[in-house]
Amino acid sequence: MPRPSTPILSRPRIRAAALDMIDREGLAGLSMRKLATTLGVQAPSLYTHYGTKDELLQDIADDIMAAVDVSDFARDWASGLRTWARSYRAALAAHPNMVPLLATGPARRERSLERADAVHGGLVGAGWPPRYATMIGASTKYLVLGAAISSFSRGFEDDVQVYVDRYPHLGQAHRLREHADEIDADSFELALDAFVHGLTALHARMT
Amino acid sequence: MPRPSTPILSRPRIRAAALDMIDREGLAGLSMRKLATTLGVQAPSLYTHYGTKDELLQDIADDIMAAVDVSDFARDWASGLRTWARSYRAALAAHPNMVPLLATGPARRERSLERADAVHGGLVGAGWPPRYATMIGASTKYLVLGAAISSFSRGFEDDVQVYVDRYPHLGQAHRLREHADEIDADSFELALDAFVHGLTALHARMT
DNA sequence: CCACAAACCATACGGTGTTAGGTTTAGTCA
DNA sequence: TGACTAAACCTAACACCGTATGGTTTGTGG
Repeated sequence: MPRPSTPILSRPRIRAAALDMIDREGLAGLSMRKLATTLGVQAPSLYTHYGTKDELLQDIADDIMAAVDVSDFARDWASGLRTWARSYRAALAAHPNMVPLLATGPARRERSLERADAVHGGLVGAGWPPRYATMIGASTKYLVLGAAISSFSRGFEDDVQVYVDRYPHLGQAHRLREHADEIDADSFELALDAFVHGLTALHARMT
Repeated sequence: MPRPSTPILSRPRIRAAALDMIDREGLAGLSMRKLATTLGVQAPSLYTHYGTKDELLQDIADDIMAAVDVSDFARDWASGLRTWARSYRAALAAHPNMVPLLATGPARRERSLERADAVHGGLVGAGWPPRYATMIGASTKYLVLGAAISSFSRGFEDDVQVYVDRYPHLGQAHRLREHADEIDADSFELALDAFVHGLTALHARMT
């Protein structure tokens, strides 16, 4: 069946199917052959649309990162930082299996630089020295990526019960799993809050 | 050459060679066959000593994490937190290519729980409510992992020059690369400082 | 001294991403 | 309208991967 009347594949359709497969079966669960099969096609056909598996993955990463919101830097730097961090985290949390790739990868140039520029500009515009703006941007990213990757790599504490009496301070650890998402969210908010508070104090000292 | 007089392989020797290969060629650059070749052996022979590639990697991860220092919680919670965070980060920075695995993986039970217990116990002992101790531990880990994985995934801003005039606030970005390590270190210190400061204020408010 | 277990080997299975080259169809331009 | 090109699929195959199987030799404990 070479060259069908109406095309079976398209980049968006491939992306959607791939992301769906990743969400359901994990990053390692995506193979070009399996993906092709779910699309009713043979594996090499995919290479008509994407030159490489990695190119496909980066494109998906771009899609996900599009939800990150840097608009609040127009208000004030602290709001901007909070909104950026939260929407960033939310974007990652929406597709946990993509987090290792999103955290690791170079991120695509165009959009990602646009955002970096907005963050940096917002901070500098609020009176932060450029060097600090850079560091604050980096630090915030650390927090978001760390939070995302930590919650991604959870799911090993199933049998913590065993260690309860050996490690007394972890006695409640077996409850962690049930409330994991909640604790993650709260921890992130605590960290963000403490961080922004610390920065606010520093900002006051500097101006 | 079956069964040599003196064994060629041993778990430590395999680990050392594997880590070396990872350090030099990246995580994806390690294959059982290549590893075997550098050890002067055929690939399946490795399976006499390690049942699985993953088992080998986890063992290497354990080695690396052994350098993390939680002893300063004996002094006070803030010192403990700082020393923990710094030594943790240093351990990851020593083997950047292992970071994705270290950040993602479950970490081995025994040692890792020991450390978690020390952290949690140190914080609770200093008057933090258990719930906060959990969140602070988690947040600190976020910061460390985020910092490690961010600096790992650098090395894409080679051609940022192109965007200089399009994104005015990033005009200095091309200098980022030269000072990348320094900026990373400073950003981490800034974040840790702001975070601990914020926590100290909270701690004062709570007691 | 003999049996057994340990440590190596060669071979092979099922998977991966990807390339090469073929075939049919859709769209373009004379 | 008809020829040509380029796009979108195909089959086959390459070079890798982790690992299972089963064989052979050698050191070691009874």
